[in-house]
Amino acid sequence: MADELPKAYDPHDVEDRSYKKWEEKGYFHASSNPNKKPYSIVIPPPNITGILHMGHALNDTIQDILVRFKRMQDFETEWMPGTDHAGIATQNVVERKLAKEGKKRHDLGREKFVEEVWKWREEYGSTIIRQLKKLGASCDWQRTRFTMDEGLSDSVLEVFVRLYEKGLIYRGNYIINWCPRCQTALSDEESQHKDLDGMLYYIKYPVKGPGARGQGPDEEFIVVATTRPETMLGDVAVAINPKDKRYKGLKDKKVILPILERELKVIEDTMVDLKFGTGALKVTPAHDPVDFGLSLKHGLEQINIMNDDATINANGGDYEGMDRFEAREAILVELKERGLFVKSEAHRHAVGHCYRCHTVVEPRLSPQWFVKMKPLAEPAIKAVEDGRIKFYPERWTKVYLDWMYNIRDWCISRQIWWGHRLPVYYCKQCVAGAGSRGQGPGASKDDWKTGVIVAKTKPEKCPKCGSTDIEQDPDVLDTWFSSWLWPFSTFGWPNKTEELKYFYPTNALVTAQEIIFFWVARMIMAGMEFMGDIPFKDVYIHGTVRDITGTKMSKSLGNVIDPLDMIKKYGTDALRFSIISITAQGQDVFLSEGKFELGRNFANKIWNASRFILMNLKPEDIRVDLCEFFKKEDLSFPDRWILSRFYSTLGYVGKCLDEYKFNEAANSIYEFFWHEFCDWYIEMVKLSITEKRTQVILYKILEKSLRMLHPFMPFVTEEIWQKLPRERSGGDDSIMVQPWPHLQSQMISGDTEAKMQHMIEIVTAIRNIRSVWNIDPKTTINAILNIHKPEDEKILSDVADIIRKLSRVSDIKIGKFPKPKSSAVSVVRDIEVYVPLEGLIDFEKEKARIKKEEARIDKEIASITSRLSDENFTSKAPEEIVKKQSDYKEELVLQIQKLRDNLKNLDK
RNA sequence: GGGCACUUAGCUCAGUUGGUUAGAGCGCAUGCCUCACAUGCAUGAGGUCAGAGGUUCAAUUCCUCUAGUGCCCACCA
Repeated sequence: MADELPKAYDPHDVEDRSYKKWEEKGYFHASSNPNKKPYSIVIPPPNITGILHMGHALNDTIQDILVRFKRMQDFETEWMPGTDHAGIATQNVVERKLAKEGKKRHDLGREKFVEEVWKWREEYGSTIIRQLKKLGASCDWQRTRFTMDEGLSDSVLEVFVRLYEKGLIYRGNYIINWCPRCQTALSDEESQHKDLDGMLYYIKYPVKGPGARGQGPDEEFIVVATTRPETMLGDVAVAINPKDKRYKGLKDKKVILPILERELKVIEDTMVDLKFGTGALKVTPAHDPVDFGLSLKHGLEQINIMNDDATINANGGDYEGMDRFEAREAILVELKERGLFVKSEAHRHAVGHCYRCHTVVEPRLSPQWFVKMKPLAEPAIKAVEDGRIKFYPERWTKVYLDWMYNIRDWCISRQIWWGHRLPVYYCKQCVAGAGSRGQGPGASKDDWKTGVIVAKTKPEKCPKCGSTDIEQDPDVLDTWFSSWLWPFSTFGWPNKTEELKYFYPTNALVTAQEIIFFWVARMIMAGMEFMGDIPFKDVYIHGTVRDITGTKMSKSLGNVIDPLDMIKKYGTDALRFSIISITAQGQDVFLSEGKFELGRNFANKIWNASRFILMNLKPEDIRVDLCEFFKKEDLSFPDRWILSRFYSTLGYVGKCLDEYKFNEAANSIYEFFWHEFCDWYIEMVKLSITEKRTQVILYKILEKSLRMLHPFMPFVTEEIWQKLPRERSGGDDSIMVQPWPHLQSQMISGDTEAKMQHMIEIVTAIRNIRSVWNIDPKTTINAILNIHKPEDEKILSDVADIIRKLSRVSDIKIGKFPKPKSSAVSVVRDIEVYVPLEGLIDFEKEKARIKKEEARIDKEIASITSRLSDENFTSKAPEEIVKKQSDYKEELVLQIQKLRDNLKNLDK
């Protein structure tokens, strides 16, 4: 007898134990092993403020399946984990924590504050990493990286300096997205557009000159339309389209800005839309990107009217100090009082929101640092166009390329304290000497560089003037400016390390679509620029996890299903298997708690089937080589069938995993293991369970199935595998380092599979009769199989006992027999199944049943007949299709004849 | 405004390069505590594959249009 499994399956009992063991044995760690091929993937570094959610559970399960699969295929498998420092998010978290203590970051000062963040990070920043272990993630924890680590920080500085020296980093005064709550600039990607129902306000601006406001009854106005009336405080002009006949002659006049009574120019520009609003555009260069462009073109002043927190500044006259939205209302009131308000109409438009705190973003003129993206994009575009990098599903290729073709410069400076500080230093003396020239794009080309020193470390003195009065730029870099280096900075770049050489380029990147622009595209650009090579070969984009109503799961909506709760309730394997099996490639996932029962039930099934096999296994019988055994032994028909089905499944699973079709892989294993192995094979061989051939096949199929299942359900497979008798001694004692089963194609037989299908249909037919006639399972029945092909007799006689057992028939006759009196009839292909039911049969009921069947077949015959009589079909369709059709028709005709005969003879 | 997906059983979804009788899980009905498993076993009911047109011998599958749903991108103030 082999070891026994406990009767009840308790997932939690096995999880921690196995994980600890794997980790201790060092199975997760990979080194630059020259005798093996590398397979590496890097984790999409989760934000350190984050906790594990279903999106991670899906993402990391997929990666773990890939990694475990490749590891079993004898690759040197590196899965690099880590976290990013999430500048804005983390700073917000720590600021909130300080606020509870009644403190603000400015009370602490920069240095102390950053210390606080580090302290927070020590305490909470690795929560998500610990949670990953609960998922069973087989990451190489020894290499865990953090974007603020010394090595990674060094690569950030290196990259900044290189790009600066190449002329790809510049500082300039441009319109950027400003979050008034976080009080920092954001990149375009960090400003998320959301459609809002707003208003479009029509406002009169008086035209200066005779008849202008206050000058008499015939005062003249120009009406402008705006969604943000408060920005009028920064207006410097009114723009019209030169083709607009309505405003002819207005060009040479001046307009008075109400409230501030500033004189505004009227400018003409073709980019003004004649159809929008009144065709007159108020120009606010410091608070609108379009207007900013106009100001450069027409040489207009740029007036910033807001403070960092989006209150109105001194340029706003009486409105100074007021919040932007209060100011909007107040200005509208004043305009109405003055009779300058015309009307408002509902207007739906997209408004940018901060991706961290969802505050409405304020477009604002501000001096920031940028990366010139076009030159970086070119090689990254090529790498995808020529197929060196492939997206799965393929449609994301287009999304990526469209964005890359239209790429815009990247604002990388952030006005926060947590992050990599810009390696930019200012010589105060040189800056002072340059006066105000350094500011803005209005200055000549390189003026902004005056006094700017870019270096990895703080220079002792200014290389120009020798002054030691040097200050570092207070800004820090966008978090993505470190994340985009992840595939190589984590392997030690800029040092030419052995592991960098061995593992780069990595093989696959698994991530969600939200992050294609933020991260994937930029990593490709960085890889091409700094490594001269792609960072990964395949990009697999999985779907978004949503709740059952289709909304994205988020904490604020309260619709989250916490993966850790599910693990507690159902077990890790159940969570993994469930989420994988319901996620079709690249499709969004709609989750509800009940869906996890699927995986739990499957894990339970695996457990019980294994327990049954172990209870019956004689370890001394199973030590054989399957290939030899297969050749030599006279295996039974079910044995050959289950081997064929196993290897068919194995081949399909391997193919699916190579193509990133995880759900299909999972579902075919489920189907095989449960509905073929358990429901049929195990049931069939209960009769011969003590025989050696059954022992061998049961054991081999179970053991190999466990290996095939391991990437999906690591814990339950490990636990059972540990209890299996060993075929040989020695070697590593864990399923996770066993080889992936070798595909034995010679054991796959379509013919065997078809024959078994036939037998299954016969058993089902008898069961059906039993069920229809409501016959108690304990009541004995007999069956007669009236066969027409002589070869069927041998095949069916060999499995007669099995048919008897599975259909609970006590006596079975196989051969040419007439229909016995009072029997129920079923036709399975060309075989008639008779079940004599003396005294039990209600002839009318049986007739009705047969008639129903007859009608179904009749309909089918009609449709096939019409197809076959169509000359176009017989001449143009492939021969095999035509033959199949006519064979099938013959079979159906035979069936219907038999049914009719039986119908006639029913009472005899 | 541009782009992408989706619409198949009561529900949630699969469906391999067009090819016999379109599948699963859950739910439902009926019968079973059969000595691995009631987190189970058996049997069954349930579908004009969103609608219209086209290509083809053949369309759930390919193309076009329509309707509905969802997502992404976008400087019409």
